[in-house]
Amino acid sequence: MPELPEVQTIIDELKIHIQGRTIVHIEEYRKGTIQDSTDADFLPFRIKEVFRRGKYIVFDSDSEFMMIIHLRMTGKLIFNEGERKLDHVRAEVFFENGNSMLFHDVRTFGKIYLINRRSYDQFFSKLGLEPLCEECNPSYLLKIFKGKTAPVKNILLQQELIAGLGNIYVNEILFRAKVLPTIAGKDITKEQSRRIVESMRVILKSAIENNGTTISDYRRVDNKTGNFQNFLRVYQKKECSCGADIVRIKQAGRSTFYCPECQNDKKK
DNA sequence: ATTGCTTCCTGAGCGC
DNA sequence: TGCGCTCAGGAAGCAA
Repeated sequence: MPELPEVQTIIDELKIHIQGRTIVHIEEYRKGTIQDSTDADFLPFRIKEVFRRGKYIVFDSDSEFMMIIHLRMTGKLIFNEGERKLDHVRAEVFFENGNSMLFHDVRTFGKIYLINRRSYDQFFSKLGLEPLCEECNPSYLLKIFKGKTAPVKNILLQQELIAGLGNIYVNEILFRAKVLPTIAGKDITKEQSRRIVESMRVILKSAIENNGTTISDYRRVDNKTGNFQNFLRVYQKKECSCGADIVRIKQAGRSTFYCPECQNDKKK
């Protein structure tokens, strides 16, 4: 499941393949994969730049159009298919040099959006701060936690507040910050929110350096795996390094893992 | 306004 | 071998 570090890794590798390429045709193999809100033919589409916003991959062109991809749970981008034809290819983007990029997605939640540049701001209007930006600091967190009865974990997962965190990294961030995921937002202290920000930055940067976390579905471009799974401390773990059993619960429909010893301020 | 549940989807893993 | 069940979860939509 690609979160910010995985999407960033994919973008860095994408650049090698699409630098200077022009899209001449897009084929949709599964209805609903492509959401086209443009009012004209956007082809040919010369790719000028690729960048990340939250978990979205944005392809900018030198025309009035943009292409945006969200991989959701199981989306992958593949340039070299290899010998055997793949199942679950939902769309294919063809370039002027005869090459193509496959959009592969088993669970079909992923989408390719085609938009006019003038609706860019509107497209991302509900997206929160980038977690690695200057403004995403302890006082911003205190502001979004204020008055909330929802648990801190659920708040950190809300893309309209902070854009890019998913289940794996929120679990890991709260472990490193020594904060219980079940604490209500309103009860998070200044000190705890300082630790959450520090952990968020350290963990995301380290995960990017390690090309993301490959647990089950996430793959880099061309199916390569990431390495950050080797550094996970609580996600899908049974025992903490302190010796305590990791507790597993469900929050907002997703698995939460935490260490009841290390993440409990009141103990010790 | 906030919160929490349901939905979309399919393959993997498990018990029998 | 195969059936039925549960689980994985990002984000939209909806109900309370």
